[in-house]
Amino acid sequence: MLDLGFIRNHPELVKEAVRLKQSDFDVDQFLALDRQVLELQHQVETLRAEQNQISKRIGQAGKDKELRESLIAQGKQLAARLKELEPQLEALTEQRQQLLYLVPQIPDPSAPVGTSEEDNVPVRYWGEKPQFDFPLLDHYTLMQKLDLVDMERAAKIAGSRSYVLKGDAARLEMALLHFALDRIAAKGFTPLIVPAMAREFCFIGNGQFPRGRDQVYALEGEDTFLVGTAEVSITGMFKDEILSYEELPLTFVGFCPCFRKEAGTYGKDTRGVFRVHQFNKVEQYVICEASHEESVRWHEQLIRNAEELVQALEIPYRVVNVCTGDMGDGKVGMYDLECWVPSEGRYRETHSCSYFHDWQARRVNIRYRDRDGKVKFVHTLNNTAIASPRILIPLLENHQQPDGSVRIPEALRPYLGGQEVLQARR
RNA sequence: GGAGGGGUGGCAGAGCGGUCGAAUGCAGCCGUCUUGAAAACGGCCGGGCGAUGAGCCCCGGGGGUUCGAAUCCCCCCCCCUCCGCCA
Repeated sequence: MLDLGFIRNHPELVKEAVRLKQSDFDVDQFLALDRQVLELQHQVETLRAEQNQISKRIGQAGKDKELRESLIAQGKQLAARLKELEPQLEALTEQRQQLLYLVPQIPDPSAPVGTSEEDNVPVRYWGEKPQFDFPLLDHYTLMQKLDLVDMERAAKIAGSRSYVLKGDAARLEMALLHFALDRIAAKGFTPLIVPAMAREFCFIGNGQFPRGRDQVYALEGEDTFLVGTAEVSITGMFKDEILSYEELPLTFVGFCPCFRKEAGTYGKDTRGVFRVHQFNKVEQYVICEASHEESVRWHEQLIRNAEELVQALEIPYRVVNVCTGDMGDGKVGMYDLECWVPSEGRYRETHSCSYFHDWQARRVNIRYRDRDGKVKFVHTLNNTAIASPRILIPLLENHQQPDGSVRIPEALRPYLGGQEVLQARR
């Protein structure tokens, strides 16, 4: 969400953002509505001022019956008039608010301009792609051979895009999550395990609603929904709070199960566990002071943190600077970390690192008092630490060996009781 | 799920339906005094819209009664205590 005043004063900048983000937001229509609201608001406030005056005088009138009655009569008139106008004002204001939620954030000038992920710009590569002198297997085949997954029975209980992780895969996933949580916590981030179900305001807050509502599972008969990322819950944690600059930055590494409908992806990534309805994720989250430099510093830090994890897992990857058309409404800038998937011969997204300036903070009303005592909206950022089972894909494929086993990277072994390879059970 | 109690400014805690955006205490800020600090004293001290003005709005959220609601009524949410259920 952008500041109303900013939109009024810089409509051209907003229009440019709309174009860059490929949004359909109509700035002129919005401003016209805004003028209507202002006009009506002025009328209503004038009436209320009169009403307040009269009420006050009624209170002061004491035993003067005649005066009282004439004032009460006037008050009644004003009340009647207000009863007409107030609902109108309320409706218009609500309409404006709903539109306000759709205004895109202004992307940073450093973000590549583009319309789809084709236009994302690689900024660096790490690791050497493995050369296989044997027929390489894709992750799903590997998992089947090693008896790590049961898709048929998963479908039986939960339908498509479900999975049962089995045997060493179950242990591996726990190990990965634990590993990621530990490593990021060691950097001073506070570990959190947050609710996977959250109220609507949390989703409005992080920007999931209203636009991505169709991707979210609603719980029947309740005002709660299943989160698609811990980001939603963590954003909601600080709703309506005014923090002190002294407690900033707040850095968290949060875990929770994540749920996504994946509506509109039928037929896409159907093999294996790449795109599933439920997964587990450890997420990095930062709340910092409202400074662009500070945001950018943390953005770089978060992506480096993720890179360290992937490096420790010995998976080749690249980082791409996500283009304006692919980054989503709320973001100022975004990196994706993409891991090398040998069976597909391409890099696939496993991590997503974004900064929002105060776009999210405005939506949930998270503020802080700066050194001068001024109240400002905070800046928020987030990045994946580890999302599983997706990370299993590059992990298993890159480390597969000629005999069909999979080497476990050293960094993970302490979490697996020292185990060095995944092998088919005899 | 059942019974009871409660949600007011950073915290604590008042608040007969009118002069309450709200007493008081603590914390915080500024000043006086002091070599300095503490104490004492004086002042300031919630947030939003708006131009640092006028005015308007906010006492968990939403409705209602009333000329007028923090105060009365209804619904919901959350917290606490007890009971039930339960990993």
